[in-house]
Amino acid sequence: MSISTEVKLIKIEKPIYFDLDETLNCGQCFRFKKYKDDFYEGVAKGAYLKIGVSKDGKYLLFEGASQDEVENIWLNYFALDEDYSKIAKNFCSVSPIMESIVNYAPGIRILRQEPFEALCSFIISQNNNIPRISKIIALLCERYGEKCKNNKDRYCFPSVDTMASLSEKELRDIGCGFRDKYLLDAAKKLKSDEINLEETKHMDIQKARETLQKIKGIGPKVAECILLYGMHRLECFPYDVWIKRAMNTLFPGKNHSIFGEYAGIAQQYIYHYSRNHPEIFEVEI
DNA sequence: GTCCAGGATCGGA
DNA sequence: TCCGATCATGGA
Repeated sequence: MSISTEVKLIKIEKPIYFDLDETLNCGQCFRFKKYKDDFYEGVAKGAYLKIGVSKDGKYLLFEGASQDEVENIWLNYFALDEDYSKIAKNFCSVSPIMESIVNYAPGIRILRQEPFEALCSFIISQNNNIPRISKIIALLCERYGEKCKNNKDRYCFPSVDTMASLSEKELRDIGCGFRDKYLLDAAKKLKSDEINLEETKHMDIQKARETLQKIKGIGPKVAECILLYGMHRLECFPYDVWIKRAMNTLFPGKNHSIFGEYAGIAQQYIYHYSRNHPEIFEVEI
């Protein structure tokens, strides 16, 4: 009698406006890594997942996930329930430049990440680079996260209570530098319910921004990232150095209001395009 | 050795 | 209110 090694795959029809590489490598998340055979692996909401695309490009393949997890976690996480075709086309009508920006990576989607993980991730992101942000978060999870329910070799992002119990030294030891105090301040304010992320998620947007900025280490840009990536407030438009340069260069005299209620999605197209076309910012002499 | 990284904070003008 | 120095850390 042999043990079955058959891998269970769940297939879902892949929308046209969705691409794994573009979505997972556009700077919005830090925990999905390329796995062998062109699959990505990652963890969210307590569950581990390997995800890839069929060779004909027609199907998304969910490996290591139950039907229940796909329906209740992953379709939501990858925002596969949203219709991006209309949104993307509207952006294309803004200007020819915007059309080429969207067409460079039309498969980007804004993920629905967990609020606390997004909050910590973007506190860690300040004055930092993406490979190092990813490394710090990976160590946080390995050392202080619970094991995934469906994979005992992978770890969830730490809970608020666990984060609040850590010492500055423990956080320094995983490389988070001066941000240790910021993470502890955040965990403390959430644990005491001085700030409630579920309430913040549904607040008036300006009130939500102000609430998040009560936490040390969260300024305007980080708050905007938390709202966009962790609370799915798609009108939020984080202004980092790349976006500032891109707006000045490509949309002079304009601001993000030209992109309407889904400006945050436009921001992601622009950010990704700018990172991969730095030559557009070279000064002509 | 210097510079930079999906910034925010602090003190002094 | 605004501006510059400073904050850990590692890779280029």
